[in-house]
Amino acid sequence: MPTLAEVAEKAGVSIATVSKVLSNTPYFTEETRRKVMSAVEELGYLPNLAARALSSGKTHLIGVVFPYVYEGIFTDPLVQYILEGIEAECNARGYNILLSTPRLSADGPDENYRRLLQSSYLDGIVALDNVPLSSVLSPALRKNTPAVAIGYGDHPNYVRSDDLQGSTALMEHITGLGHRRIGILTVDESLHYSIQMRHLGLDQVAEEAGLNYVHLPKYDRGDFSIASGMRGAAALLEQYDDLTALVCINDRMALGAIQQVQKMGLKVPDDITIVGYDDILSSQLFSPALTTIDQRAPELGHQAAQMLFALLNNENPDSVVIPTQLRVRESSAPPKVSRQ
Amino acid sequence: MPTLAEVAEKAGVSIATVSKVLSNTPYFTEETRRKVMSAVEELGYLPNLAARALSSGKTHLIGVVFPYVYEGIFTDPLVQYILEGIEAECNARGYNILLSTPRLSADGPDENYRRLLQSSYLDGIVALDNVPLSSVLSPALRKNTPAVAIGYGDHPNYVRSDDLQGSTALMEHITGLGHRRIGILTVDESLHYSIQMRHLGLDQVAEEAGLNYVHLPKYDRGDFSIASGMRGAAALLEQYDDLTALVCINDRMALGAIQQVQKMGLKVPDDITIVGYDDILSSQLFSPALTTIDQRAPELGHQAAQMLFALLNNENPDSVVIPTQLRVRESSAPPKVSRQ
DNA sequence: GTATAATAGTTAAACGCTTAACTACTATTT
DNA sequence: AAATAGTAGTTAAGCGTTTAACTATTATAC
Repeated sequence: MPTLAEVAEKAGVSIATVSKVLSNTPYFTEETRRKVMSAVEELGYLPNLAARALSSGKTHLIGVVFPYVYEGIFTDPLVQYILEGIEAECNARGYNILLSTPRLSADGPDENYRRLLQSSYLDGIVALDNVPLSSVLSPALRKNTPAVAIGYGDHPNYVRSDDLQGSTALMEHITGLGHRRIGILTVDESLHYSIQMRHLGLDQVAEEAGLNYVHLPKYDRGDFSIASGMRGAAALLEQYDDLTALVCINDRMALGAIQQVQKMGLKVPDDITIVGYDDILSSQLFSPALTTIDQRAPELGHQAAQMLFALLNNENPDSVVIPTQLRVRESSAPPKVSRQ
Repeated sequence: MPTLAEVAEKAGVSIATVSKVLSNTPYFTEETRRKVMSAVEELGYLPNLAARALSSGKTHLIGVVFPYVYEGIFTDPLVQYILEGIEAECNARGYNILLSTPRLSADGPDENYRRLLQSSYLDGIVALDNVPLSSVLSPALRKNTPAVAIGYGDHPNYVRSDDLQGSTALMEHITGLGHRRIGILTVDESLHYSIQMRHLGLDQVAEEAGLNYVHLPKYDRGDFSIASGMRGAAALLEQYDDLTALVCINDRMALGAIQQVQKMGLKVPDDITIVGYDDILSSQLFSPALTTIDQRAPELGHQAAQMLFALLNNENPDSVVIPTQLRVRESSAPPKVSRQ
């Protein structure tokens, strides 16, 4: 690979001149610029990024961090859309993405990840930060690497989906339809801040409707999977056969729940209303189409990346909370018999 | 950030000693090793990767390249699963992933990508290489960067899904059920080698069944999307109302086709058989569940990454072709009236 | 006609690491 | 006793950039 030195020799100037011409420093004659550029052209010179990184401290590399807390992280629709949004921004600005998926434990992210952060390899970081277990951003903060959190992690710059507003809208839709015998299918909330927020929304609306959230039938041993949605629906309906609605913490569990209740001979929404959260592709295709919350995940990625570039630009961007959108489809309807 | 020099000073040895102890070079006393390690510990030393890269030429960075040929690349299930497989391998070996999504045009991938390749930033590359338009790997080959292609691109080291075998199995399933009036929903094959292979398989089986593939009703202006599947099914059935089966080049188009024919008052599979290719999540959930081909995409990623690490190890791995699996579900059945 | 400013380019240090080449001492072989 | 091999560590060059500090020339001001 040609180096600056070779270009300089060919152009008959010094190394520094080549470097400066390439970075558009003023005070060079057109003649010199031309000589340099044609030498660059002829040799096909491209800068060695490692050398540039070492010398300038800038790598043009953005770390995109998705903590690996469960299997199949890249099949998580949230992750997909966020990645999509970040990629678009980075590509437009000539930055590359370093994808990191640290394993998390109670004493923090794994060694490989910590090494990466300290390595001076990353100009900035966008991290999904929703796990109370441990933050992937605190090491970055310590090193003063510009970083944006997506989620509820404790970080000055963040982008969040408004889970409280989303779950509130979802639950209001359910209570508004007249449901009072409501089951909740969810996961252990200690795993996820955003799940905690969703629970909070459900709780508040339930209380407003005169229901005691704590005493609502609940299955909270789900793991986001379709299978766990099936298990949860089976468990709940066995114990409480008068439920008229199941509120699920995500779409996959809702789709599992629908399949399960159909298997049990119930019709959705005629016999029972089922709603989810996320608005994944399958939810629109499924029959009945699922009533759910669209959290506009691509926007999360976009805004996070924009915020990061603002930080790199020494600006002072405001954190963002992105509102969600209720998608009412076929899986929700008023209860057959109101038990108001 | 602490450097080798600071560690060396603290440990009372030379920089070289620290470097060598850390890389497990032989010939040091336990005493020296201990002194070095405790200094490293105390200072929290972590190597500067840029410096290491410049000096040694090794970055521990693997480029994962997905050419951006259509919107929503990360929502492509193939991409997701491949990424998942690669990530698992890389993480296990302490390598990081640099995700690159070059824009492709007839005169090759974009400048940003070429710069990346030449930058000495990547120890190796795994690239999705299925686009005849231009190869993302030829620049890598020129620079002698170890690389593995996933797909049919012209590259010595590759991992492929056996599209020929898959499409053959799919078409044999259809003809075996007795279908003869078969419509094809597909995309422009000049865009994708793997699509060409799938067409070839359909062609061969059609001929064996005494059908002339070229004259089979065809809609080839699809773009993989659900919407284009709907359009295609509508167009085809309007012109040929006696079709008993629709073979779709991917699942999303198949799901669109099913929705369209249902909207037209037809039942699947009673009135018409519809099959897809990919086995995405929605295909199992959809009602009727879709008969399709599982190309075992996670395996593609796994094998590709393993092959790359073998190359980095100076081994001489064999290229791999991964067989697919036919998943017979509810959307296919014998034709109502055989027109044999 | 100087002093000052603007223009045009060079020199050389620095970034933090790896590693070949070297020194120095001890143990073993012949 | 000399030669060889093994052990333990150091010195210093080199990787390819960036950039502060410097030199040299030309234009402008007073």
